[in-house]
Amino acid sequence: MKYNKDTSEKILENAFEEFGENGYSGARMQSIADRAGINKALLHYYYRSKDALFEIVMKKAFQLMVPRLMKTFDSDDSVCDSIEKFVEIYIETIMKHPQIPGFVIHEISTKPDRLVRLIQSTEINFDLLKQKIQNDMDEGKLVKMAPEQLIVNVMALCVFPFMAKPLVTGLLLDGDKKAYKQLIEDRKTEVASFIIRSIKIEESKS
Amino acid sequence: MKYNKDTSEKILENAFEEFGENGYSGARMQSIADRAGINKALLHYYYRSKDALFEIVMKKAFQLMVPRLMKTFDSDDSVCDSIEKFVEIYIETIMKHPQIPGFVIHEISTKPDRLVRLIQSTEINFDLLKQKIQNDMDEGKLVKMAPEQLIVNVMALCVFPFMAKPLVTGLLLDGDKKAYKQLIEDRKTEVASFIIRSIKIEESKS
DNA sequence: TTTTGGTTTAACTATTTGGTTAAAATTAAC
DNA sequence: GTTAATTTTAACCAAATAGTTAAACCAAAA
Repeated sequence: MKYNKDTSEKILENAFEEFGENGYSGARMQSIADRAGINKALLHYYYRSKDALFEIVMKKAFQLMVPRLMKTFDSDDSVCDSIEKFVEIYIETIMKHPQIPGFVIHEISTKPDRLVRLIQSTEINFDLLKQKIQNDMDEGKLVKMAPEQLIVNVMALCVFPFMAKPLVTGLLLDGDKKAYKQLIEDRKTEVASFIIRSIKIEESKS
Repeated sequence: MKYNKDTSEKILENAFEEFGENGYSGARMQSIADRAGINKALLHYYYRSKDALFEIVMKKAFQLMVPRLMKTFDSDDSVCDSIEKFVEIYIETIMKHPQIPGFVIHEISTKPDRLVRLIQSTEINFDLLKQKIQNDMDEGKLVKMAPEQLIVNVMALCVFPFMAKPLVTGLLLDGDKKAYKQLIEDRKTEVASFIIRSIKIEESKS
């Protein structure tokens, strides 16, 4: 079997777009082929089936994100410092690859178990993360709350505005795409500020 | 044309489930018919087409939510008080109808314009909402931030955990569904607390 | 029992979809 | 120009899908 690397990549990129926009069942192999400027037969030559292509695309999407994100919690930084870095990197990454949330959401609906397994196969260790948060709380640096709640809140604040892009743009910003872009750009710092204002216990005066 | 109200409702409920779980393109008319315990021909007799059924179901989903939610911002309450009520009612409503977020997300992907128009046709007035937030900020009750950012944050914190249910359950709670239910139940108060801690400026000592 | 209201059946349709195949065509490398 | 590598074509397939139709059936009401 002979393959061309450029063609292979081009298919993946366009599948990424199609699957991210339409989900697995809504995506069309013909559409992916059209986007990539190839014919459908070549698609099957390279990736065998819709499902196989989807799996590879999903894995690649996560490879874009996880290593950089893990770095932000691997250090001895405080939780607040880690959140600042995490939020900035997360939002930046999704700005570059806005299909990722769509991907995740569609996969949540259709094959949640597969998605959970995929995430678990990455370097993310949620137990360590929870422990780190609990430590900072035990040291009186953070407001007491279930670590899970904090993790959910961070993810919610990072992800949702991307998924809700048309709503945010159409309902809050009069359809102004530049304003949306600015709102997201601002969130790189504003989300972390919002969270830290809520959870950080300032050192008491002694 | 003769219709039975019970049959009509039964179809809607089951369509709600099917569309909420699988999105428009993933949902199957035969599957909806199976769920409702009828045959597919009756489905078309009652609702003509997949698209027509979907529209009616979408509208009904919003009718479940919007009036109660609007009430929380229609009063002279402070923004913080309103957020408390909003979050509680929002989370309660989605706990009763967990398909709604799935619905919204799928519609965002496929027909965002339609969704924006649908929301705009409801009683929600985002300009008034933004104004109310701005007023509380101008009066020094709230931390300065773009009202849009606050609205996005509130929605994110309310909606995301429902959409991410399998991930939250599988990654943070060891697959424990009871723990997930508890986490959501707690959020009725915790989300508002989290937000208010972040935005509320306490009255200074005089 | 008859009539009316509502539902099902069974067979069908046109279209779309993911996938296949071998030969022909095109491009790239030498 | 020749050979190898890659892609396209064109035709096809089976299955699935939303939707259709008229007659038959069943249940409820009179």
